[in-house]
Amino acid sequence: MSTPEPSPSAYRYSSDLAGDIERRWQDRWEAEGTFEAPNPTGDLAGDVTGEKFFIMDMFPYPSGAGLHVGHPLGYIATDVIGRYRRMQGDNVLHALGYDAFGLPAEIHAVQTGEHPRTNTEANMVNMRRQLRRLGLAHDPRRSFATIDPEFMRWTQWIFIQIFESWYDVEAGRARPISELIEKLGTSDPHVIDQHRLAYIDESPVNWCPALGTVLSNEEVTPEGRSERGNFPVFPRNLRQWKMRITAYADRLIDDLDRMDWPESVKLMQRNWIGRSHGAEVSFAVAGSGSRIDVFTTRPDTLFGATYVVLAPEHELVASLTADAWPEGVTPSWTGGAATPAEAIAGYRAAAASKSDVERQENRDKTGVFTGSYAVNPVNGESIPVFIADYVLTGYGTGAIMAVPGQDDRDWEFAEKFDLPIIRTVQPSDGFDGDAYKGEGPAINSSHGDLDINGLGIAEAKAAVIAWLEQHGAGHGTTTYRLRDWLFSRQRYWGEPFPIVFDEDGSPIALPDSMLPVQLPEVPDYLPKTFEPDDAESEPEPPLARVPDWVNVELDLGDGLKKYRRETNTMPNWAGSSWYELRYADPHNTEAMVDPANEAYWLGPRQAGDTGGVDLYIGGVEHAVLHLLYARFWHKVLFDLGHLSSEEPFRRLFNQGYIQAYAYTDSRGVYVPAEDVIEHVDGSDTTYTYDGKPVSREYGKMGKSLKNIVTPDEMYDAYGADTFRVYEMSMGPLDVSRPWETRAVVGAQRFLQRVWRLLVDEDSGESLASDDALDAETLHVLHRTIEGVRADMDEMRFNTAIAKLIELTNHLTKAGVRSRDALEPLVLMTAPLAPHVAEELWAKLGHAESLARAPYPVADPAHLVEQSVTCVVQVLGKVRGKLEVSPDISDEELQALALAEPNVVKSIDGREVRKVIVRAPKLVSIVV
RNA sequence: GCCGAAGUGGUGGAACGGUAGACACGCGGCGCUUAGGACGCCGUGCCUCAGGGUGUGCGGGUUCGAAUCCCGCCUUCGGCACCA
Repeated sequence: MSTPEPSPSAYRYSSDLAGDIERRWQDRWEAEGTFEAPNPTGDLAGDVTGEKFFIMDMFPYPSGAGLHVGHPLGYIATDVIGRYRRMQGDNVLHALGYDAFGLPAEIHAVQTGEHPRTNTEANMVNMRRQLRRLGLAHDPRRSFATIDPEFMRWTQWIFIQIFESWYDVEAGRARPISELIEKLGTSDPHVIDQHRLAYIDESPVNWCPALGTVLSNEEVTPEGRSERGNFPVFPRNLRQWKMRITAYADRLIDDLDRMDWPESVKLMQRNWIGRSHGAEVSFAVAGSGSRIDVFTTRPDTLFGATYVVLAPEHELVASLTADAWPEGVTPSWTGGAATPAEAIAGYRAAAASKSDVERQENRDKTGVFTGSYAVNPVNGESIPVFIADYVLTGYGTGAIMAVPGQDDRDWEFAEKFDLPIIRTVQPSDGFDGDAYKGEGPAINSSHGDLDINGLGIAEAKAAVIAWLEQHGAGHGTTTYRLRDWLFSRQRYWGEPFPIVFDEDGSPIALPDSMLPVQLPEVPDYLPKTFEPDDAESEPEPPLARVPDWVNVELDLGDGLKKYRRETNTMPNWAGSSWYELRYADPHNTEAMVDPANEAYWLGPRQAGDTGGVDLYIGGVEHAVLHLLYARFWHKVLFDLGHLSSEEPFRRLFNQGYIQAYAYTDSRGVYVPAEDVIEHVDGSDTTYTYDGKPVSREYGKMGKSLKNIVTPDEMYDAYGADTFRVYEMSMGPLDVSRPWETRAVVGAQRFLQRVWRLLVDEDSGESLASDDALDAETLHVLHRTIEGVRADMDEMRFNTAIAKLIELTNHLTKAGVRSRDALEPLVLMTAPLAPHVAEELWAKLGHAESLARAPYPVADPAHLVEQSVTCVVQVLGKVRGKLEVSPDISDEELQALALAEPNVVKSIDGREVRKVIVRAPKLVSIVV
């Protein structure tokens, strides 16, 4: 089809030559251990000079689909930063491991019968190959996978640390459970187990029958479906492992202020934890001794509480259900039932059968009256008690005081059920037909010894809380949206729990000597799944089907006894909740990390510093899942004295995504994006595939969208260096951008120009000269060095590349081949395009790798401008330009500006009213 | 609905409150070539023959001067969503 290439120059920087150079340098780096970082102690101990710099990427999952060009974006960025820091003398720790437990491998195993480990390891081999070809400067000795027995051992060890500890609220930190046993004077598991940070609890959890497992709140979408697979999720009461992350809610929120993280991520975590300050108020139930505790953020509106609502599942509902409807009950309150018991039973049954999805979709207010009344503590009013599903069981106390005057939901309910509405806050511009949630003085809020009328919201809240506390009717409190972390899964492909149960069913941690607990072989990997809408069935873990493994006889210090193993496995978040620690000391067999290595790589730099990884780059999709879990584990380990750092990630940066166009034909079927032809006609652009029009959409890259571009294609067509430069030049790192293969050539042209400056394309010989640089080139060079350094420091790789291109274009145009210019150019290019830079560095006569060659520093003497262009504005419009000396005086510049012919013409004889002079760059004249 | 981020040429994107559009893709022209490619040089926001006018989502404002700061809209994307 194509004519043969007419013998290109032998040393032209083609994709083939780039490939040769890249492979050669990758082999040499590996052979020489160029990027190995020494530790202070242990098997990787070495000379730890220079400042330490620990940079990390988010753990990849070794997917069978392989990589597309979007995946390496963050890896390239961290590599560029790591290389840049290394050239400044830092001891850089950069490595990459694999988060290898996960559902896709399990699904693959179910479909093929192949062990998930086999498939996962094959995927890791392929991914390592694809990433090695990028030339990432990782310390290969520090790579690991979460499925490695030696890694899993420490994951299980950490679980035991969490299991064997409790949260001391007074001390504000976790402590070993032994200290609680001592404090309480009992080791009774029924007492102690309730305090553990990892505990078994029967409570409503997210049950996903289609996946056959329960899920954490974080793994359920706002639509009430599973994040993986989009299946319906039901609330079920089940006995499951949980982690007491709620104990850390305050610290998880407060310590965000001490970290250099994107504000958006901090906000998402704050919202997820959802701290609200308010009060618990106790309502006596009329004619009975019991009380209903409600949580409210607006105790100032207590005088406007006109009814009370309990969640349908609330434990007091049964005792509050009256024997008969009171005389003259409002008909709409009864749900048409003859007795309260019948109404309540009917309502609860209907609520229980609703999935979260249905609850989301139907927001009409529903509810029934219990037949009981509660007494408002501030004014003694009797108000009816309802149950309604708009009150959620897991938040606050599962009961509310309804204040329709100041709450939309209560307003809606009150309208529907003809309940009274009392306004207790006065808006400045009058009431409309709605609840008023704004600021204003309290009204209608006085009774007996409590009068808050006229107070603003904050003062009124304080006054009511004080009154409640004084009268034993409530107290100020704080609640959280965050729930404890559901930690068990009914899956095969995860870490087994290092837990056995004794004959009484109490959980017991296995001793360190029995770790790791390995996964047994199983006849098949199939989790027991159910119809997606089967809310009734019980989950059944695959490990429960291996009785030989489950039932064991062990000596745990008091002789051989029979035990039963825990058959759930950990969620796939476990490994990634602590992996940053293992990079610091990957082979340690005595500890998860040696304290000296942890202190060196993660420890605080000064008082008040949280410590942690110096820079963590990854996608924003983990804003609340992984990043919250990892912070929680890290804090527990800190509390227990295993770590010097309080947080895992001192600085976080979210890179954007590489997106792509996809095309669909008239039937809506995706067509291969690479075969779509673009037609530009004036301002109209249309697209065709196979001669027929197709429509374009913008979004992710995906196999099913037929728009995947792989790194391998880029390596073949351009080489890894070009691919790296292109990805870094596309735009700011934190912004998503569309992939455009045809634009990649620009990066290649840049590298070719650098290459041609230095290498004869026919002989391969160096063309570098020892000529001195002319004044202009010196100036351009040093301005570039200064600008590129500033850009690199701020991770603005796109503008750094633009400046390098400008320098290269200048040298090309001026015919400058002096090594005084070429050496700094090569060094500045090195972090971005390391292979070609190494090759050119060698051609310049250096035997050593440039990995630790000093990054160029600008000489201030050459930054001084010879002359500056001064802009003269008249009424804000540019009317003239002057070439002036940089140190010109304001007076002289003003005189020159006012004399400039075009400026004189623009002033047109009008009176000059004001002249603003910003020497030497600007003069602004007002007439 | 609430919270947050962002809107700049045909495209990706540059611009301490101070020459809007750096750099790159694409496109056009010239050179070198039998030709194409590659390479080099020049041009390229829009309107206009020119001089000039105009231009950063829309409408106001602050300022000598606004893409940038303030107010109000519109659009897109992301998070949360019956959380009391």
